[in-house]
Amino acid sequence: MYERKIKEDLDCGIIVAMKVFGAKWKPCIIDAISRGAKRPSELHREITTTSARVIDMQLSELVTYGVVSKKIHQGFPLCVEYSLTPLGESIVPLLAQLNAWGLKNKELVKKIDANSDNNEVLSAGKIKWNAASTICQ
Amino acid sequence: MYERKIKEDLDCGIIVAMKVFGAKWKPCIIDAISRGAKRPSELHREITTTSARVIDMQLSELVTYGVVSKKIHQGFPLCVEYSLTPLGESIVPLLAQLNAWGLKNKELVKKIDANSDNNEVLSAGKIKWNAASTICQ
DNA sequence: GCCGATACCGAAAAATTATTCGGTACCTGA
DNA sequence: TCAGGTACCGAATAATTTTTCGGTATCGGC
Repeated sequence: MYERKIKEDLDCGIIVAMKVFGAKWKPCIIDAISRGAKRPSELHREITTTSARVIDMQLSELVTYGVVSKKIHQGFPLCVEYSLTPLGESIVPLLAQLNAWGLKNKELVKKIDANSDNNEVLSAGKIKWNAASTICQ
Repeated sequence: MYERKIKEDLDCGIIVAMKVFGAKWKPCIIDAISRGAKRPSELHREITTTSARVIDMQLSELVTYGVVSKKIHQGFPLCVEYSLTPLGESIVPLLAQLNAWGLKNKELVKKIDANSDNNEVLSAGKIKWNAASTICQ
């Protein structure tokens, strides 16, 4: 018999950070806005690797968490603009660092991914009593 | 009719970074190892908010990506030690920053979470033509 | 009233991740 | 050979996130 329901520890900073901007496309959205894309239609055009719906949804979560703010311009044509709040701005440098790390190591990651496609799981965790990883003594 | 299968852009540094250490418990594991927990049993004792199986699995992925290395000490009792590789070490400062950001803003996040529990979704994204967020002009 | 432009949303389905449960393997000493 | 300690794994299931598809709503003209 199962029980339990997630249990997130909101006193762990990393979990908090991930919750706020750790979703699949949120970093991209924050980045795009920080680079000047303001309107939904612009964002949809910039980020083509996912659907408009996804962007809308994650955008509204970002608004909820106060990372971006939304301005509605009455008039014609209907126009909405998003921009980073101070909280959102404070995320940009972190994103830049994550990005830098990823760029530096992407070739490695690609190579590893390619490998595990061929050789099944490669079982990097199993103790193999012959030919193991690094057996001491 | 659906089609498609994920499409990840491994040229985006952020996506690469998230792929390598963005899972729910990987940051905790990396952190725990960096603070000196070496053996699986120690990790299981340190990280109590998830099961041993999860730790084992994510640990072996970390090994696959070369973030941590594994040493098997033959002898009694059976003993295994994990430690961070240089690649793993390079992640620690990033984690520290994410953590710092999260700690700084956790109260805010908690408050927002509490709110959306009460007031349903709060619809932070919907255009409400009366009482909207920030209507210009 | 209907159209095109812009922005948004609901619900179902698919993909992905996280968890649980129930084992297997190795070693040593009783 | 069996128990006790340590480390690991496979397969089912649950939970969560991402995607798709098919609408709705406002505005200003035609």
